[in-house]
Amino acid sequence: MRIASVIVDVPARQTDRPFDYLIPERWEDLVVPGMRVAVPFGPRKLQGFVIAVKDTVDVDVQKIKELADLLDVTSVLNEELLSLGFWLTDETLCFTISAFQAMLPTAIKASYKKQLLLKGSVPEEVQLLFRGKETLDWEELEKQPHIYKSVRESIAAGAIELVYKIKDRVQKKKQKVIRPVPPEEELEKEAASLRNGKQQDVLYYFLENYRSVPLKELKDELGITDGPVKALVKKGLLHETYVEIYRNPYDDESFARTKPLPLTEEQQQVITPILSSVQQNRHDVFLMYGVTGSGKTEVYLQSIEEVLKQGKEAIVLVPEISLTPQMVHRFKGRFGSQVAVLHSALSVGEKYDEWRKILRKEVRVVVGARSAVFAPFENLGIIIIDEEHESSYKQEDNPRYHAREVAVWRGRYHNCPIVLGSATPTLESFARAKKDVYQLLTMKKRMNERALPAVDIIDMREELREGNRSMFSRLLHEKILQRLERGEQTVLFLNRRGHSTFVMCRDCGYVLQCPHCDISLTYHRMNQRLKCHYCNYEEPMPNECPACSSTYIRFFGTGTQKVEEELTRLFPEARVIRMDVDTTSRKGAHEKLLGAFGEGKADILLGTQMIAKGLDFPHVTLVGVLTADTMLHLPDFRASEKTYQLLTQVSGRAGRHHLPGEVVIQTYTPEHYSVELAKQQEYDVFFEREMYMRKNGQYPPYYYLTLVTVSHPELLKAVQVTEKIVSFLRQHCAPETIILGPAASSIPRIKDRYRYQCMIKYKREPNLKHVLRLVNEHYQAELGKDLQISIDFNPTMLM
DNA sequence: AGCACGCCGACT
DNA sequence: GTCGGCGTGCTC
Repeated sequence: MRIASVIVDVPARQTDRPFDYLIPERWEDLVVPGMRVAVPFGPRKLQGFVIAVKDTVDVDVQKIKELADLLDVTSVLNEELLSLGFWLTDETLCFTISAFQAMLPTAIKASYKKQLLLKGSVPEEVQLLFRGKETLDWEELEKQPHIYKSVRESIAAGAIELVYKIKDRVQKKKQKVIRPVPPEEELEKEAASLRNGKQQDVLYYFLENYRSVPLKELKDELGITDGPVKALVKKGLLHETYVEIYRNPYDDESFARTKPLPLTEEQQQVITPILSSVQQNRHDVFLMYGVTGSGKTEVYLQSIEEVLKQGKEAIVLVPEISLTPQMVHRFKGRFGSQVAVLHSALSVGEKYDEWRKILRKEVRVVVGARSAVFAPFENLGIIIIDEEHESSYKQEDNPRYHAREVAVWRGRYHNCPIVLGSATPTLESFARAKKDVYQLLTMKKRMNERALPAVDIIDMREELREGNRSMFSRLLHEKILQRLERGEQTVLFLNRRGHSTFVMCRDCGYVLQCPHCDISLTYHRMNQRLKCHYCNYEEPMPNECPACSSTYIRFFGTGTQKVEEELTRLFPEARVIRMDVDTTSRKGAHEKLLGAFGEGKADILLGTQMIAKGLDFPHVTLVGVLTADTMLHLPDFRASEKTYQLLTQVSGRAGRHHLPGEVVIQTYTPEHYSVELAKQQEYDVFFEREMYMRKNGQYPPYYYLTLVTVSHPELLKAVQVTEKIVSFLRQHCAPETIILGPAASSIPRIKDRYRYQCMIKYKREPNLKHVLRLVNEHYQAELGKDLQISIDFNPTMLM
């Protein structure tokens, strides 16, 4: 008797454990760990993952049911990924099923469908519902609630069966192919016996190309419809089958192949230890600290080349790949069709196909965003994380993992190096490098000895004092004019974080807020409505203040739209491209806008965060930062670090080619060290300075943080539970550990649930995970589903 | 998460 | 008496 231990697709505390199923004899040799199966679970049928195959059961054998179906031919989670999944579960306190699903493409996630199957005689009204068919979707029945009862009776009587269908979200893409059936001589005879016509054309085509041909190709080639082909299939002369094909988001042909470039002395010094680590199968973690334009990518490329030479595979993580088509170009250019790309802008189906290429070992390099760190390679030779400091490497919902930590785990498993690259490393990583936990590799020189752009910092308070109320300083205004005259391009960067386009009454100061979340509503010009970013609540923009009936109610905040208006007012002749959530939500919009700018179809590119990275346009000679310090004042201990990173990165966009670049940074706090040091590009000084602040504030990297957020529809309950958790933690943590709270979360209410939090700061707390797991289980049992406890280790957002 | 089971109030 | 409200507990 063989038993499969299965994790079922129910993300809930009570079902977060394996369930045993009997493997029917006919499948005994087929079921392997990591395979998806369909299992009966209570009255339902669900998807599940086999985690082990064994001979004994822990529960009463009477209770054991059989597997209902096998959903894969081979396993989708190999041994490594299974144990990585368990590690993730443990590390982030998520459900095992959530960890498994995070490692796989969404296409593979099951969608469930309930269907009624007609088996016997039923009342006429029910019969009618089936409209002569054998099956009926459950949703159809729900539209007719009055028949519900008699359907239930029919189910009880066995005249109707209730079946649960499990489907993948996306089907494999199939293509119809046609092949000739008889041998060539016979086919020739058949062709000759036909009278002249389309069918004869088809057969002659196959005589010339005696092989399988996609139907589409056949139709295009001969200029026919499928009529004649179908007729020949019917006669038995041709055979039609379906073969699986890949959606191909990138046309590999279009990438001109590149050769390795000669390395500079610095690059050579940096790559040597990486190559020896690759050759000797050592698990080293390298922090490659290289200023913008120092040629990090070429080092990545040549390291990967060595990895491929060793017969191994490589993963490259990039922050948000759709923003850097240039990056895809460089990898596809060097390694051609050996590269799979896992783009966030790809459709679910396209991602699925790229992932299957990896599974089938048809590619050996993956370039992708965060989740690409789970690429199912079995012989990994290196993992590279570009722009290591990017916050998008941390997943913000369960499992709350950081791609860096996963990469290190996999590196240890495969005995291969990890390379973290950045011009502005996180303090955590740089501190680890200084303590020799990571190996520091430094590149200080820009390629071709290009000078850093000249940076001007403008004090906007000064501007205001001197009567300039515009959002453009006089210097920036003047420099934009210059560029327009010279036909050069400008990039304007609006740091929108911390700003929101909220609506306020200018008479009484009333701010419109979401009725379900304690947060201001955001004005959307598109449809003249107010929207909540957290729960999608919407209402029309009022004409008068709900509090004092004044008509002087306006939206505030500097959105990109508002800047665009001012730009067109100040520079009516300038052609402006605006990039923000509104203009880039459509698929491919990013590439289109950037492409247009690159071709010189606009003079000014205006955008938020999303334009800060990876842009490389030769004609950009001016970069303007409209508001450098908006996020400096957010309640976030990383505010200075983020400001420094952002300013450095934005400045790096100017003058990357022959033309010299200039940068204008507008700010209300020019004296702040993160602004000043970004101007001078003094990372080391910034690091020391910021480390000092962190030490004083008892923040990372001196302390670890864990954030526990409790939410409940009743304010009092939320506070009480948080209070209890705090005192429980105080009892079970080391005396040096600091436990803050209960405090209202920075957004105290979302979707009618009150949120309270508790922050744990600690240096060493080996038991913390266990203690928090107890907390979670205890309160879940006590208060049920009204209560939610979310635990975030090393949170990046303190909200 | 679903879904059944079960125990109470408002109706033909 | 019964229909249906949702609190409770289980799913191999």
